[in-house]
Amino acid sequence: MKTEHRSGCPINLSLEVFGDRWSLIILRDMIFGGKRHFRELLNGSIEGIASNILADRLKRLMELGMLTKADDPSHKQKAIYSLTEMAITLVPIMAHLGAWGRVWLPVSEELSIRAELLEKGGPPLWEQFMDELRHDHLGTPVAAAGRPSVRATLQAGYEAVVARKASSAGQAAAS
Amino acid sequence: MKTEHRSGCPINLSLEVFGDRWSLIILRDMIFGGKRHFRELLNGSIEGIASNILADRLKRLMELGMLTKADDPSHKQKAIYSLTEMAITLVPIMAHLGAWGRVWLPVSEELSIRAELLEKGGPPLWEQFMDELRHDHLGTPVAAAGRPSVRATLQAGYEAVVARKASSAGQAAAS
DNA sequence: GCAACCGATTGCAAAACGCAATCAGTTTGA
DNA sequence: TCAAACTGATTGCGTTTTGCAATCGGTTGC
Repeated sequence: MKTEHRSGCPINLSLEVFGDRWSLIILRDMIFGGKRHFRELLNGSIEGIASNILADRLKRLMELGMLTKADDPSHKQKAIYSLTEMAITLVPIMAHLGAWGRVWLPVSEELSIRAELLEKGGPPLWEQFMDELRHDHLGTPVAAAGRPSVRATLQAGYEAVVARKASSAGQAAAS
Repeated sequence: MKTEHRSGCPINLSLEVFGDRWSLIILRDMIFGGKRHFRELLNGSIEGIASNILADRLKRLMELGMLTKADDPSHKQKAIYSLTEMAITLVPIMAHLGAWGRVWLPVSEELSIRAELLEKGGPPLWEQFMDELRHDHLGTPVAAAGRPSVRATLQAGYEAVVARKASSAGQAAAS
């Protein structure tokens, strides 16, 4: 574990945790994509991470206290990666980052719909989502009280965009 | 200019902008430290950036639209770097990043007092600070209406911590 | 049994990084 | 006037990180 820091500045220390090209991508896929296994992360992310980089980052994120690893009871070889509270509290930062990117960068519609919904939901939605993550990753009991899960809402929004795009593409092809 | 992106995901695109060890540090020093010149950034940051890396990142941040460069009228050789609106709107992200780091990482008191004040001030303080930055970097007229500047508040907070630390260190030495 | 899948590991080339020295032009101060 | 200090960089060079492809031993489903 690296214990030497460039400085005690909070922003610098945060950068030392996820100031690289892949760590936050992995956390994004775990948080918003529900990925828990090595292969899911390897094949599931659009950006195409290499397996050695993924293994290195998972190890590093565990050393930093952002992830934990456990055996999957259903498969002797499978490992389940879980978010810690430290990682779950990144949700507001992810939301802001997504909102900023939507304004200033050439985002694609399909991939930014989740960021848009997260932005519109605001802090109350983030809190509910973090509770759902705590339930899934930490085993915390959650009082979701009949509300539709944020995960389902985000997923439905994504599928709506994809369906609309497919529809308009079909129209374009038919004309 | 790099025009090839790994994906159109807002978080990924944001990472492509400042997902490295130095870009955000430079922006931090410009935003919170008021650094505008090459040498200020080179010698002023605690982390100690190398001059070739600094030159490369300044160039890159300009290409990305985060910074602009202008001649300093007072010195034929001096260049003044300015934040664009794109960079100024990073303030809320910086605030969240600092707040997260204060909770989870081994921050030092002197260097995190600004993050703490920013966190306590909340979005209204961030907005005022962004207005001050717009005034300084974009020439926008600002209606600060007698309020003390956020920059002054942050600076005063920092000096108070340093003074208190020096005092207790003196007491320790005298005992 | 055997193909597909599991979480990695290894080898290797390319790119990025970090450091120190250096550059030419500008300003400062004695 | 003239040297020293300072301006924003640039170059060379060795180390580290990255990205890609192939591979590993073990497990599971059929």
